[in-house]
Amino acid sequence: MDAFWTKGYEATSMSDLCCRTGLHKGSLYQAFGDKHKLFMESLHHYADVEFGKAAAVAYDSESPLENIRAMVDMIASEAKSEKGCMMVNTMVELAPHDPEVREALKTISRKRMRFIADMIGKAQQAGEIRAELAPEKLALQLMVTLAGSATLVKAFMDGQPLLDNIENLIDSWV
Amino acid sequence: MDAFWTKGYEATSMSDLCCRTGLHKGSLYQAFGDKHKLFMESLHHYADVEFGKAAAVAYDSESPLENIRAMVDMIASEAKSEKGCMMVNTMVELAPHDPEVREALKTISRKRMRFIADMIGKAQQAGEIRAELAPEKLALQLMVTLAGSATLVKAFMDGQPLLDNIENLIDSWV
DNA sequence: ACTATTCTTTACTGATCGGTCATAAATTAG
DNA sequence: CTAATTTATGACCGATCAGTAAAGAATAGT
Repeated sequence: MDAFWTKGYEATSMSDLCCRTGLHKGSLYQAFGDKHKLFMESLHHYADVEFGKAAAVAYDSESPLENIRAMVDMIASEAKSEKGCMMVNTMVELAPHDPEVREALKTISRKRMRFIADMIGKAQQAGEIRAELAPEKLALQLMVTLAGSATLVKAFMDGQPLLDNIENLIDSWV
Repeated sequence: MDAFWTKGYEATSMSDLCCRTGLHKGSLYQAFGDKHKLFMESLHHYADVEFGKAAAVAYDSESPLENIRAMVDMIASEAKSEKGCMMVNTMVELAPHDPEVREALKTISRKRMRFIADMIGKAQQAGEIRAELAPEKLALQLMVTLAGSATLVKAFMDGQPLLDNIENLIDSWV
């Protein structure tokens, strides 16, 4: 998974995957079928792990808003390395030309967005976020900002201004 | 250029480039040296054209804010196709592993960000954007949002909600 | 202990990759 | 019109690609 995450699909060869996994070529093919299936497996694994980590911190505090902040910090700190976010990387590299990948990304992203919108709704009920803002719109705003941050951090921005920008966004909701 | 834009660097073969350009293999190599140099040339060409188009609409109106909206609409409409934005695509695919590309992207992005910040500053002087917001921060916010939009549009979002989101962002500045 | 079966390893395939180079065509010079 | 020089062409190169299949090692069944 790490190889795909770091280098992307096309740039990762089966030899790379053998080195990373320690397994030999035949074993990989016997276990996964082909490169594409192995990639799909990796993508789903990544999504599950990341969603799990995000959900794990999302109930730490009594305050829904604090939970949102914790979750966003978690995601942002994951994505602030040069590896970025594997979902974002895959959207850019494969989604336009690979229907199976696009469907998977759509499903995963919608799930994550529902989760965020739900948390925002709770924060509104708790009076921590202004109630006149639609949770779905704020969730989209957050997803866009996270995706953009994961992109820009790779090329020309320090992580800190991007993190500040995310904080500012959430602050603007209260 | 179009091939790199659509498919990315690794997924575009020299044969593809021959088909697209009509030129034959040897001619391409004689003219550009190698694939990487040809890509750099394409990237700079893309950046020049896009910046030119953005700058062209940036003085259409008397109102700086209207000019910002026009420019953003222009960028967003370019990037709302499945091709996305070539700069964003390149940041994701190549920037982490290719110092030359990263430097080029950094230079181009900073230039664009200075341009946007400058426009925001003018809009503030004209009283169209709240003056207490730092132009550089707003410019970053906009770049992040544009980059995120160009990513998400490829995988799971219709273009319209993303365009609305961008409009909302600018509205929040006034 | 012996056979049957599963898993592991690696040599191999055809295709395609980026890149080169000798030749052919075209252009220019005299 | 011919010779020299530039430009266009595609056959060709070694390397590497994703993927296969046969041989070898380990495990399980009886």
